[in-house]
Amino acid sequence: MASLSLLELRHLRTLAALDETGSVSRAAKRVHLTQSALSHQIKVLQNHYGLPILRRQGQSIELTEAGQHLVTLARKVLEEIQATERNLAKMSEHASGSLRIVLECHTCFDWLMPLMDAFRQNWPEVELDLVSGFHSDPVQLLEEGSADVVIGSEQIERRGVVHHPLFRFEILAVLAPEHPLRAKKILHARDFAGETLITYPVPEERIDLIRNVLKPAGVQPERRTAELTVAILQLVASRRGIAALPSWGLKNYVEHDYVIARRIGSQGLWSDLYVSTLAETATRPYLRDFLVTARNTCFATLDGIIPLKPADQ
Amino acid sequence: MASLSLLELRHLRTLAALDETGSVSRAAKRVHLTQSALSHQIKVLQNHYGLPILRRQGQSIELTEAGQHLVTLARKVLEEIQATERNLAKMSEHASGSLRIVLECHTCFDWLMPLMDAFRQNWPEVELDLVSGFHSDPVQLLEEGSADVVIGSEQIERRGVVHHPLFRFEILAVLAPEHPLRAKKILHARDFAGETLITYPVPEERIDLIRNVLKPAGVQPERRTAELTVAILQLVASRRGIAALPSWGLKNYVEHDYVIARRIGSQGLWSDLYVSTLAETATRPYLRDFLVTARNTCFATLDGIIPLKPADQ
DNA sequence: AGAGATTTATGAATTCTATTCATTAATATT
DNA sequence: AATATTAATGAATAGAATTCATAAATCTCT
Repeated sequence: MASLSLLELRHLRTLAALDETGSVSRAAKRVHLTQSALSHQIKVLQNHYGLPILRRQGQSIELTEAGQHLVTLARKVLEEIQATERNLAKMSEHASGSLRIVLECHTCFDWLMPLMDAFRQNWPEVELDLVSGFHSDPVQLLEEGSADVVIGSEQIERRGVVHHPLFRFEILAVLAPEHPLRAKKILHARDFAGETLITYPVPEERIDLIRNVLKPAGVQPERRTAELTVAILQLVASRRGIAALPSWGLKNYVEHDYVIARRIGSQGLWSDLYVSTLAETATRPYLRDFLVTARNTCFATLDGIIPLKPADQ
Repeated sequence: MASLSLLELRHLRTLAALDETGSVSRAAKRVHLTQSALSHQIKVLQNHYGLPILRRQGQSIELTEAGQHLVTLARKVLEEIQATERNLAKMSEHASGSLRIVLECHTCFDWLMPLMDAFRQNWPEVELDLVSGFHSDPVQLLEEGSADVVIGSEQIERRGVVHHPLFRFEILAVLAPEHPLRAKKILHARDFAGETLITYPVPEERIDLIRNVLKPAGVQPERRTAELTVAILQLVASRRGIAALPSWGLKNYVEHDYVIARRIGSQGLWSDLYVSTLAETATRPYLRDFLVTARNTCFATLDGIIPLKPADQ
């Protein structure tokens, strides 16, 4: 198979990202390159094929017919590659074992469930489990050997433990549509004074809003807890209080005017999500595959999240 | 589609070449890189997947199971890419026109026929033809506009005309199995003295053996001509004389002991094959596709040929 | 309207990495 | 045994992809 083709997988990866994000700069974040790099890549391809691949449509972009062709190719090819890489992974050592997940982030259930289903299909020989209950020191579970991965927002520095960044997300304040604060575009610490805060049943220091915003400002609202995201939203909608939740989980409820969402602070309140494992576990092929598919499904499903660069890249 | 995969198409192209040639150095020639470059590529892949991709088997190599997986992937992916690149090519301008081929090299019929069939399938809108008859100045046909492509062994420097190297091949002397010269491993100019040389019906200066070997040595054997390769071989087998033909066309006949083949001169007599077109024609997408598939099929079908680096690479 | 924020495009500089070069060890050929 | 091939490897190089700096265009919000 002679070349005379300068096409590389890197191009296909950007094409796919371009299609998924609909913008050069968002696509750039997705593939962990600069917007400029992608712009150059596109230019090279367009020159090579003598055809425009994307058209600038006002602020954003639109793929041309040629671009669509390439995206279709990209999808097919990248999927085939992932499939054979999985096969290769299964041929290597440590191809089986257990993946017992501790979920620190309650809202993550939303995307974790379908992910686990997909993973179970691809790795039937791996023992997949969800470790339930609250744990004051989840990383310790790794060290004890009673769990394999922790999904959470903290990078607890402990030797022998590795943190794999997943994405950055925004935490929004959630109010009933009729709430007096609805007039404000942005909520600040003092706005929470006198309100009831509805949270998951976890200690204060695990709640970003309290730890990073309210506590420093000396604001201490009442608290009320609920186990499930829907329960929290129900309480908010029935005007029992305010909640603070990741933006992605709110989309549907906001669109149906069940609740309204507001930014917290002028820059917004952001948090990073990590997958933490023992260094040893990190080398396991099925763990690497889990990470890849986790990123893929999250970027595909969740709106408004920002890719974080994997440590090993 | 996140990365975490360092695999690139370049690797897949190498893998395919490795499988087809069964040796690192031959594969390197095929993809126009050094043996060292491929060795490094392989090393990187092996480290990345933690699996051996090929095993050194004495002098040559053998693909491992992992290697086979990757080769299968490579085949599929590279084919899909070529398909969509063809689609893109058809969307560009100049996607149709004519491809009238002048064949200077008679033996090339062998591989040109199946190639033309394949091409006709892929480019039904291109008028494909074979320009028959002998032409003293084939390149002139290009300039006159009565042909589009010349397949031959000479790089005639003429402005506006481009030569696309295909491959280098060896010309072997062909003898009847009982011929007295059979004892010699290598034939030299003087060995041809007193023999009858059986050739295609073309002028002396078009016959490499005469021009490059016999004439310089002052040897002038008798000549007898035949139109078809089989006819020439038939004459040789029935001891009417000696012929000089490209090695690839001889394989079957030699294996069945119909004739025997001998190297000419200690280094062998080699010739390069070019596809010549007008510079303008060279940019046509269907011409580029023709070149790519020509190289592919030749390398896949013909034994003992050496890849030549395309001018535009 | 105008200021500010965000988007893509582009040329130049830089960094990175794939390839070549030079060499060795191993295997095959004569 | 001598010679020619083949693959592997570390260091040097060349080349190309990416970043940086910037401009032009578009959108948003007072």
